[in-house]
Amino acid sequence: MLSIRTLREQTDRVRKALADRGAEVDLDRILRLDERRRELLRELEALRNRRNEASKEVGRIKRQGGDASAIMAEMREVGTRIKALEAEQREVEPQLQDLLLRVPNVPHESVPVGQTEDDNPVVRTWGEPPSFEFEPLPHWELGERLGILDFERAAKIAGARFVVLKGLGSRLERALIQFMLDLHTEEHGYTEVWPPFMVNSTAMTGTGQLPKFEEDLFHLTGTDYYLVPTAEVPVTNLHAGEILNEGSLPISYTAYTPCFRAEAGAYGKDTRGMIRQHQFDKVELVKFVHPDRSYDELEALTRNAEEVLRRLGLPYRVVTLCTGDLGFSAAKTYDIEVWLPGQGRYREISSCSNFEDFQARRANIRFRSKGEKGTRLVHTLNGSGLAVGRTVVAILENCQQSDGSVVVPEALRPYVKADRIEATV
RNA sequence: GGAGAGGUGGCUGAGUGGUCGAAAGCGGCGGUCUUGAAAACCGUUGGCCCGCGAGGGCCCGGGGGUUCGAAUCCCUCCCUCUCCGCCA
Repeated sequence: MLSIRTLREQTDRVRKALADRGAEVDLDRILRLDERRRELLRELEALRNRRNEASKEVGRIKRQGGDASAIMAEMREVGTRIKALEAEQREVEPQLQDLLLRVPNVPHESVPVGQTEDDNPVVRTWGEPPSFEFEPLPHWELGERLGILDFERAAKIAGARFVVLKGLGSRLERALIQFMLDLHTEEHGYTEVWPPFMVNSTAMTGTGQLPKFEEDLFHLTGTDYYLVPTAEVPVTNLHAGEILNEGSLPISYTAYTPCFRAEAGAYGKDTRGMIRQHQFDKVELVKFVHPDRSYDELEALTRNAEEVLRRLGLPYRVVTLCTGDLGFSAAKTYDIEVWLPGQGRYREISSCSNFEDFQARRANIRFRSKGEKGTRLVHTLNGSGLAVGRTVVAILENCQQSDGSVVVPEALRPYVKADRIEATV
């Protein structure tokens, strides 16, 4: 959420940001509501001030055994007026709040203006796409032939956009989770967290999934629980409502969770294979940082995510999301895209974002500096480190051999306890 | 699911209709003393909103109500703890 002050005082800047994003927001309605809200507040506070003074007077008179009925009668009227104003306030404030919660973040000045993913500039490329002396297979064919991926049975028990992993496929998934968590905790300084996989609507609002993107979530009927679409939600909200010590920053967490996404509006996209599933595993990186440091931290966090691909020897590139492709809450995002031979192109495997104070304002996450009065909002960041299912896809497709087997990347062998995945039939 | 107890500042905890944004202790910060530290002593120490400012308002789990006036009374929701039941 942007502060109403920013909307009020930097209206043109916000208007441009919204236009660059291609976002539809009725800024003028927000500003009118804000104006009304402040009018109400001014009048209310003046009346309350009168009432407070009068109440003190009543107390004084009564203690002296006097008659305060005249003041009390007058205050009865003031009370009625206050109630009427409060009623209007109860009307205006939630409206304003709801509208504010639906305004996207302002992109950082370094974010290129553009409309679609085709406008995302490539920042860097690492590794060489492997050349094959045969036609490389897509992962779903490889996986089914190897007996480690089973889409048909997954459809039987759950439906489309699910997969069953078997044997070394299942172990590969588990090994990757372990490998990623070990790397980030032992070498990158993150603290491991294992959060709930369901959260309430307050948490979903804190990170920006609600109120605007309810249709993307799985909501448990009759409850206020939602399945987490990413560990970003439970982990960022860990410090909701807290005032942190500046000395404790940056706070860096890594968390494994399954992620659940309704994938509404993705009909017909990536229907084959395990690129776009209703349930997938992800290891997430989350940081709470000092505002002056957040862009340095974004670079570091992105490098931490990239390191996973480097260790696995998987070719990738990093792109900067342009304004039109940027997510709702983010001020700046780098996508890490891994090379997929089965598709002959790079596909997103991690998204690393700086939200600046957008989430911190929603979730009320602040810090206090020693010797300074008052509090400031922290900046929050997060990134996938990495999406596990897509990493499995990348390994299968990049490490496939002419005989249909898959060579396990060396760094992963201690975890998989195998050098190679072969058909066992 | 049933019965009970309770939610007050960073923490513990007093406060049952007015002088309470709130005692006291702990913790934090600053100082005196000390080579330094500890102890002792002194001082200080919440957040949010409106306003250029002076200043004003709000916040005692959330929301609503009663009252001239609510941390205190009433309603409602949430959460925590204890016991019982159930359960991996």
